[in-house]
Amino acid sequence: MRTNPATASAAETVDISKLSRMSGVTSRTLRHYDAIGLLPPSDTTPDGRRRYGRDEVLRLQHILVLRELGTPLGDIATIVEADDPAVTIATLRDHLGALTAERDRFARLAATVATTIDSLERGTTMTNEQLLDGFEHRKYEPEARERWGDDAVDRSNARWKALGTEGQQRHLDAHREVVEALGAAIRVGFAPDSDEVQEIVTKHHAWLSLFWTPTAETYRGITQMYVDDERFRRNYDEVAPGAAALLRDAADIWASRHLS
Amino acid sequence: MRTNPATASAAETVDISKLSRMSGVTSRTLRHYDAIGLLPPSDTTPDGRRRYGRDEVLRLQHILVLRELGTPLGDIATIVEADDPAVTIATLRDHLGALTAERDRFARLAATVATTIDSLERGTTMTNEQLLDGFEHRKYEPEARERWGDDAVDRSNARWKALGTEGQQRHLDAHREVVEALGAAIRVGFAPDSDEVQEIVTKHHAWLSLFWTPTAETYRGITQMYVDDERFRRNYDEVAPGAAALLRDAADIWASRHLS
DNA sequence: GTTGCGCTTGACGCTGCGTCAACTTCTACG
DNA sequence: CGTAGAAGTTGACGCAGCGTCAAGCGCAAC
Repeated sequence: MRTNPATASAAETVDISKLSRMSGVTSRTLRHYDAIGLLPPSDTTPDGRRRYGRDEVLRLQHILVLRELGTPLGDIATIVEADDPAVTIATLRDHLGALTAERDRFARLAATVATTIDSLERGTTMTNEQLLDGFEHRKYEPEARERWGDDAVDRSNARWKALGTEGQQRHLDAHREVVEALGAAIRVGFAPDSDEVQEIVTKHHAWLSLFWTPTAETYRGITQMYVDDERFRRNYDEVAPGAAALLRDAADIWASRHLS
Repeated sequence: MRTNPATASAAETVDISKLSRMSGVTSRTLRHYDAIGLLPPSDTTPDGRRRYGRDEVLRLQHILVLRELGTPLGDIATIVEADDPAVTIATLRDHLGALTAERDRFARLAATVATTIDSLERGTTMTNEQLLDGFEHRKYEPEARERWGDDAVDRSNARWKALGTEGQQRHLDAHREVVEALGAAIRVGFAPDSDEVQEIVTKHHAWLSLFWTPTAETYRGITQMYVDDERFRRNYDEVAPGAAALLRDAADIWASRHLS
């Protein structure tokens, strides 16, 4: 046909770099697959070079299809060894749960990180007009210094300034998400110790933690202040009456569980 | 202030198991964080036991918030060392790209695996009424034997039988997805070598590979047959005229790129 | 002869800890 | 007061899937 008999065996096999180029995997990967017994070469030349025949190419195709699905190499070995659809099915089913869990996990992480970044970074193109709205900062500095000491206030201030005026605005927006969630929780009637509300507190604490890490004591203190201080309370209760109190109660429980 | 001088250092510090319980991470993890310099204890007792003070608890809170976001420990170290919002933002931005990519990857994998499993496994509750529709199998066995040899046909048959009649039906359904995608590609006017169509071929090949691994030669052969043989062609062209030809042309290109 | 490409076999690195193993120290109990 | 048990300590290996040197060999072109 296209190969003469004398060179047939050579023509029918490919070397590692050819197979690498054909398949798109590195030669290192092919050696690895040899090392773990997943894909031994069909033959080796006298000087030790790997030669892969047609069967090996097919086997590699099969391996790569499964690898594309995220199947661990050990499972792939099971499947291609067994060469049995029932085994394939069972193995894939096991694997699907892990895949969807990972997908959901990364989706949540990406959403959270995006929100966080957004609140920190997007603001650099905005005006500082509305800095007086929402969760203002410098306004309450004197009280804060009394409550939590100069050190904490100074560090918090430094971070705050580093944000730029617009970044600060975005930070306020992120906070608003928490407030909205609190309002929704009130309307639905969730209790402070419900999973839903505790989840909101987790977000509130995480949000706060990116700039200033509260202790159990100071976290309880600041949420209590949200209730006591009219200027803060408005920011919460304007969404739903009792939001500040709900946050305080929930934060108290949350702090016991996570900060003490 | 609130602690007497004599017991201040002891009262203000916690041991590793206490911190472990407080934070929810294992003591091994805390030792690891010490080992890599991420969270050294504030002090060690004369007999070498780790003691963590208030600052370390706060630092751990910060670390865990970031770890929840999936941030690598190295990046976390950068952030908590710098203690600078600008660094936090830049690091998180870098990380977001990786997170969304991972999310998308797992989403695609999960969808593909789900479809695959579905086509293989869900069918065990169905009738075999419609076995004559779609992509039938045994019907073309004589030709297949001629074209690709008895071995391949026997192995393929074995796998096919192992599916059960209903599993077979589901396999046909999975194939229909490919056909629909081909029809859509035709209506939009994609070329055989376009990324979109090549992607469809990738799926078609993967679908085929789970039961029978084609070579470049046989893959070209079978897609050519989809065009030549009226009984096969109908399955493709009923969705959109020219679908079988498009698949053949695209598969030819695909085979050159991936199978030769 | 020598240069250089492409192959070979080790062997370590990476991520984030889990999991022994061997040992010390503190506390409780009889 | 001796001893067992709980809890701490420091190594050190294991894991998944290769990437990445490092050192060396064979073969072909100049």
